[in-house]
Amino acid sequence: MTRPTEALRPPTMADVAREAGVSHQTVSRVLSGHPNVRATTREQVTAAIERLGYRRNSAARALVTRRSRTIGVIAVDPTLYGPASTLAGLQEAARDEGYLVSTVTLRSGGGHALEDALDHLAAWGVEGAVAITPQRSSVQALARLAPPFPVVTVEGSHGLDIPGVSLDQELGARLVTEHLLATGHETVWHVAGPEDWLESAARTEGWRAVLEEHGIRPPRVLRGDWSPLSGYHAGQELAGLALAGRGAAPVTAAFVANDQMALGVLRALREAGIRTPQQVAVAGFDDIPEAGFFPPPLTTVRQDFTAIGRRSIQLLLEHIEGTAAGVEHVVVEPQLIVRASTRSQDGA
Amino acid sequence: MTRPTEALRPPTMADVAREAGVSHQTVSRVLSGHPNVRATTREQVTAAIERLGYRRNSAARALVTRRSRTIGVIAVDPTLYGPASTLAGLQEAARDEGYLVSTVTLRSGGGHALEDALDHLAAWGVEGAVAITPQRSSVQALARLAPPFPVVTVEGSHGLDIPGVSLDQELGARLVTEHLLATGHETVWHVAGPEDWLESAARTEGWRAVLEEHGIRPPRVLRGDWSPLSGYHAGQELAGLALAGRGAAPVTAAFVANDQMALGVLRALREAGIRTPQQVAVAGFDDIPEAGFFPPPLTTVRQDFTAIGRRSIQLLLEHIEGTAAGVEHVVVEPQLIVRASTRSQDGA
DNA sequence: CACTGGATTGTTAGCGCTCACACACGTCGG
DNA sequence: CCGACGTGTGTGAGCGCTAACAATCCAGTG
Repeated sequence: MTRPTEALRPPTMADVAREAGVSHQTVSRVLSGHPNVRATTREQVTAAIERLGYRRNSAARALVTRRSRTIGVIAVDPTLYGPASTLAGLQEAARDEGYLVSTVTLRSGGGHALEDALDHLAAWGVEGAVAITPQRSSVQALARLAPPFPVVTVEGSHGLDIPGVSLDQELGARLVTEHLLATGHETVWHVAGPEDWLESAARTEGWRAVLEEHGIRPPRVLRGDWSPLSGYHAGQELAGLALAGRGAAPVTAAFVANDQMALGVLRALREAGIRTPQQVAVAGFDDIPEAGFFPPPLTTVRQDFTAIGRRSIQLLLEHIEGTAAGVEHVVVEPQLIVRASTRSQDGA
Repeated sequence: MTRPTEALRPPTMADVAREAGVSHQTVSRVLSGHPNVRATTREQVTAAIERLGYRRNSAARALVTRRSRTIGVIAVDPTLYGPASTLAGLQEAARDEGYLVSTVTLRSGGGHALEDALDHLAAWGVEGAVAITPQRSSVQALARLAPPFPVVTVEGSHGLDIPGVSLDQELGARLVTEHLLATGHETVWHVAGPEDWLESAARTEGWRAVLEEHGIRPPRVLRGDWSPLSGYHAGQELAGLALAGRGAAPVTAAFVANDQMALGVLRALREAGIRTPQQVAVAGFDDIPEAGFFPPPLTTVRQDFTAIGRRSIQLLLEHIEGTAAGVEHVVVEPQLIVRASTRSQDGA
């Protein structure tokens, strides 16, 4: 009684054509907004589409146009606030441009991790990819692998032959360091991120440059792995140095390479009985949502992750469309956010 | 001199067939691991594939098999630690099963946001989707819309006719509340999350149930929006109540519905000169990476987000493959993490 | 030595769509 | 009144693949 295959197969363009009394090609024209279709015909087709609940089959479309309208994203740790926010901005932008975003997380570092990720994306025919892989090794691998589609990096390709978007990390570090010096500190200590991370290197570089410009010999760099725990350890070391009081550089200010580690540093200092900012001022980097509620609220550098995501999509699309003018590096400006952790308060 | 179109078109199955001296069907058989292919033939084909750098065209494959091997994810705010972690676990699991994961973020709440997101995914022919949309309204919309592919919720479909995976939020809240009562507190105050969130409601429910089981009349519920700032405001209110000292319920313990808000509460208490945990004990929920470094380290409930992601993919695949046994609700157990914020310390 | 049956391989027909082209109409200028 | 043109529409081919079927080969069997 009921039509046999109706529920099984979604309606096709031919079905719509039959329903509207036109050819499938006319349906296609209506769907792709071709101008040369009579208004009445267009309406009939639209009505038929509506009636049948028709959707264009993206696989068939991709097959013939050779365009999947899909963009891949490779992210190292999408659990971190930065990558997660970038991802969100990127996804929004891509969607506005009519692209779907497929994400692949990089299984922790292993040698072939990046290659596998690219393979996975390639197997699904993405038209391009954004790599949020801010480690030196990853970017080098990327340059070596030469994937079959354009790739844009986020915080990656400084100086390499790959287009990318990045925050001016060095400027951010400079702003913080200048700020701390301007507050009256003799020198500024630094807790860096992992050596392999480009962001980490750039932040250290900015810090070092400012000190040297002021004729200050940079103290030894402490190093963490972005985690609060590693910051805690670094903080313990700083506390020890601060209390010892001797040695070349007095510990009265520290620029920590990200907010999470700064949280750990703050904790270690507090445990050692050192007050922030009165005895040791602390600044971070990222401006995670929690930063304003740290004890004390943290001076930090705000990154506009959403803008970074948006710009990277923009850049990638230029490369996909072929309108890109060479290998461009977009740089986004950071913003210094001054809070209590570096402000000598009146009270207490 | 060079072959004309070589660089333009990636090699096709026919190219491989020619190169290997077999039919394209044999190539297809090799690729899909069909058993009835002679070993020597298989090797020739494999070699030809290697030589040409051939990859199967996923669009053509999807067209004929009617399977896109793509799964969609709808996430409300992938910037939050929970959703981000779930997403990561989910993505890993899906990849292991040979699926690509495409993400769509829900533009903040708007009426048609969910519908648009589903549309977007449907347009790309996903085989199923996971919805990380823990708001009551979203889940109701989901139930109403009946998308053309199976959908599994994360923290969503309690009691609804949609399969889903969720943490036993109520149990988590119970664990915390019991713990606080066991520590000797007369009652436990509660800072809840947004009313529209199911997780929020479940946590409040668990808290209320335990108090009532102990014959304690639950104090008025304070409410935030998950953000540290909202926690800060709630904390100010709590501090006021604590210092006022009068009123029915003494403020000596608070269960805050997530760690971020707990950070704000801690800050507000500290500013009011109230010590944690000595005067007011505070517990959170989620166990974000920072929680162990809060001032003081925060007692909280750990969620295994990775497991949740994995289980949701598993569940979704069952529905895609059609092997699902009805509308299942998978529940993951939470774990209480006791830290200093609820422990009466000896010193100070 | 013809005959059966499994293993191996080839042939054919689409999947649903877009592209290139062909065709039917006008309308207009010469 | 005829050809050139522009508008709207239909026709045919084919994107690269898999599924169904057909064909072939080579034992082993009676």
